[in-house]
Amino acid sequence: MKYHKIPDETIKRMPMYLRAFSILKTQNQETISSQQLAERLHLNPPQIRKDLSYFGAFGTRGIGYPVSSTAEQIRSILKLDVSQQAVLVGAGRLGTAIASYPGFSMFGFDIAAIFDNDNNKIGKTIGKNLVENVAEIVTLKARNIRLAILAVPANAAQGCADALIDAGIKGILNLSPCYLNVPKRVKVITIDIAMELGILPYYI
Amino acid sequence: MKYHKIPDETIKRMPMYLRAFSILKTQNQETISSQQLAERLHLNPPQIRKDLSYFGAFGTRGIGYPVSSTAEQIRSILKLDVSQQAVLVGAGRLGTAIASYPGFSMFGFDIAAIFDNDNNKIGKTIGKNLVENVAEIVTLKARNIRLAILAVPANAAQGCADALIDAGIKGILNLSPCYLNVPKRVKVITIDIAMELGILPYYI
DNA sequence: TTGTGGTTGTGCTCACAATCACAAGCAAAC
DNA sequence: GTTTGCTTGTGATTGTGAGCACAACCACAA
Repeated sequence: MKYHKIPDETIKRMPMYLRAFSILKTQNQETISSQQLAERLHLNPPQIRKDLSYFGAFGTRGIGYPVSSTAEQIRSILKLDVSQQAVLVGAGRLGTAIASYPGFSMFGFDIAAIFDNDNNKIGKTIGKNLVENVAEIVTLKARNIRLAILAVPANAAQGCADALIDAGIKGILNLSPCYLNVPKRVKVITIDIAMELGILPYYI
Repeated sequence: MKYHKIPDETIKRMPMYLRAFSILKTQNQETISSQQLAERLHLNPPQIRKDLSYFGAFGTRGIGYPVSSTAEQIRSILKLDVSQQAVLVGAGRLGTAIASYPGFSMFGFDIAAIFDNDNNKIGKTIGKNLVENVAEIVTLKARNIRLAILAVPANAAQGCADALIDAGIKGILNLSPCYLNVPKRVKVITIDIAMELGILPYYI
């Protein structure tokens, strides 16, 4: 399995595996077979084995995968072994909901700063962060933060993205319903809730 | 192109086309070529043509696609030509953010009811809806609502899903980080924000 | 030391989606 | 009426990922 390009679809499944292994660890289970794991995640056992084997041989034949060390391996592959700092732009309802989302901590994410353009919000505290003026985004350069979560209206998204990229941001989770024009080196993932909901009626 | 199964990936792109055509309509543009549309959406022209042609011939050779009527066609394909009523379960921060999300109206969605299990929230008003007790989900049967948005903690998600399905819900947009066990006839779409964010560090 | 049950790792095959290339066809100009 | 330019619709090709079957292998027991 050496010298193989790793499929994007495999990468997409890795956080799912990480979460499963993390939960198993808290339950003090020491090993798990691809069969058992597949039942939990509703996948096929060979797919799980193939996914994991792209990164090397983690398991033991006849036994399964060691929970604790495999979790650490995946964490390291996804670069989640060090705490990842992220900034949030947009302190509206969606932004504040995101900021207080408990699920991030499992992956080691930490909201390190929050920005907004509304004077009524600037200066207020959300969680442990003070809401700063979007004009201050430029100060991120010095702080070496590489991830941003964008929760602003669609018409403001591109402008914020430009400022973030200029300030050294390398990855953006975009929650606005729009395409962001960014340089190739910047990775954008867009989640468009309305669009996802839009396909449901077709299937029912 | 008759008698072809329509790819899931095509369906996923249809709401994107619908939004684009809707915006073009407000800008009073009468026709658009696959080339122009591809530039807007950052897709390839042949892909757009093939996607649309699965549902019949909408365009005019030499001219392009008529904005207004194509929008209506797509709306009808996705069953968004009639207002789709949906219920929201979970009136926490994420739930309230979703309830007031402006993007739903473009697709004709309407939040028709909101449920929560927290006595502090039950009875309060969010937007035009009164927050009801989750125990009342059973009353949905009489209201003929088929869509639900699930914004509750992971450990409560399966229980709520069971109640919703029992009350006649056919499609669920699940925002909890967990797999939902549902009958085959029910369509579930899960959005896991933390998991999406989890793949970003790998790419940067 | 050898045998056995069980599980991983992976080459191969199949299915599906993206892309290409071109024929078909419409509109407008002359 | 005919020609020209442009754009669609689609069969054929290529690329990518999922699934399967089996060889390789480990741990443990006898």
